[in-house]
Amino acid sequence: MARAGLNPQVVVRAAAQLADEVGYEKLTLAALASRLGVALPSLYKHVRGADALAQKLSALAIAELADEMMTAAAGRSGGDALRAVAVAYRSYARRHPGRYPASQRVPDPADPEHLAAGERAVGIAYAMLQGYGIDGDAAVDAARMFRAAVHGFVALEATGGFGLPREVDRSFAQLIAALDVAFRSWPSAVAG
Amino acid sequence: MARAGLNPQVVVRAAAQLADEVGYEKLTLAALASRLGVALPSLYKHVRGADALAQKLSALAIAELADEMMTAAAGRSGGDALRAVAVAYRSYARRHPGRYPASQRVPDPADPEHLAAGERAVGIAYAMLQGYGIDGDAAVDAARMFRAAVHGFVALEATGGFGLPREVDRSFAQLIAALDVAFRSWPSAVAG
DNA sequence: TCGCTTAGCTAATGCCATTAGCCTCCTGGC
DNA sequence: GCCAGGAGGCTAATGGCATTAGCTAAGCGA
Repeated sequence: MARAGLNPQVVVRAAAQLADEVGYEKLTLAALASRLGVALPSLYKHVRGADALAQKLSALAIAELADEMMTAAAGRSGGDALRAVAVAYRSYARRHPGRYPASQRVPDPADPEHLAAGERAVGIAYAMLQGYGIDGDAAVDAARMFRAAVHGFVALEATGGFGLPREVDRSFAQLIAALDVAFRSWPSAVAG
Repeated sequence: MARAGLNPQVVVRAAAQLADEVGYEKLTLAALASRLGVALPSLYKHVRGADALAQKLSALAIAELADEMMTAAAGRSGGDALRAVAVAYRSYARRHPGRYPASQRVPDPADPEHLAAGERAVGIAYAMLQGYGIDGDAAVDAARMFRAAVHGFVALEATGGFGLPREVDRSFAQLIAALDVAFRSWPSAVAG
């Protein structure tokens, strides 16, 4: 009965890796325990249960995603920043097909780090929009547009909602270009 | 042991209603059987299993959604059509919080009606874009942009990813306006 | 060194999906 | 009008997963 040396962090990281391998919906405590070489109930010494694990995984993923978005945005503004952040977002979703869906879970209000990571991601969008001269209420709308378009795209791509893979890159580039057009004329769009 | 009078259509319709009530992820054969007043295994006389039920539910939902989009688009073009179709799409997703996620499942290639319904929905988008003078490869990209933005928005809205409900209507109107701007200048966006 | 906390374990429970096999109702052909 | 068979119910059994309870041993600290 040698100790396996687990702790909450190790468990969550293993869950993230396993989710990326088998898919978020197939991430199961049983599979995770098997991967870690322990019996299933042993996991309860480190996480409260399946739901709590999903919550912690969400916090991990959104923090990673925010970090990569921030790195992409660094030193860029306007259309450059838009493109870099959007590409980084999609790249994360593609490299981490299990973590990404996890990140979309609504943050646990009782987890300050989770909330902070979420706000960090939103903050990057606001900063990016600032470069287009968009702020205040308009920035709320524009940030939601950005999130919706990019999340929608990667979600549809992940579920195979699109056709040939080759063309998807071009479509994403067009989406970025279209967002750029929309953001550059955002104030006039308000009148529409 | 009076016959319950079930058939595949009745079962799928009941599943749709139940999904809207309890949520797609909580739609379970056990709950459905209970709702229909039969024992769980009895459902297997009408559907092959949980996965097949999800598939049939997806076909039902995408057909309904396509119908509502088509009705909204009828007699409209350009920005009017865009707005009407987008509003109809979101309206369907909000009125049918269980059916809508089901509709996002990738169609069963062996189900011609399912495929047809999916293509009908995409066709509406193409027709709408025709009103902007967008066709060919550009229409593929623009249709994906439309789908991504609208799906992303309603998905984030459904999971509570946004803040106060009041402001969400305004954000959606802005999203439609932004799409209108993007589509009106789509050819120039290609260069970007 | 001794004791206590803690990280493992096994056992038991309950829910769900699925399959097998039975029984009865209804219908259709004679 | 009957009876044969298909179809639509059922119960029972199996297996996977999550969760809880309670036991045991490892390792740390006094």
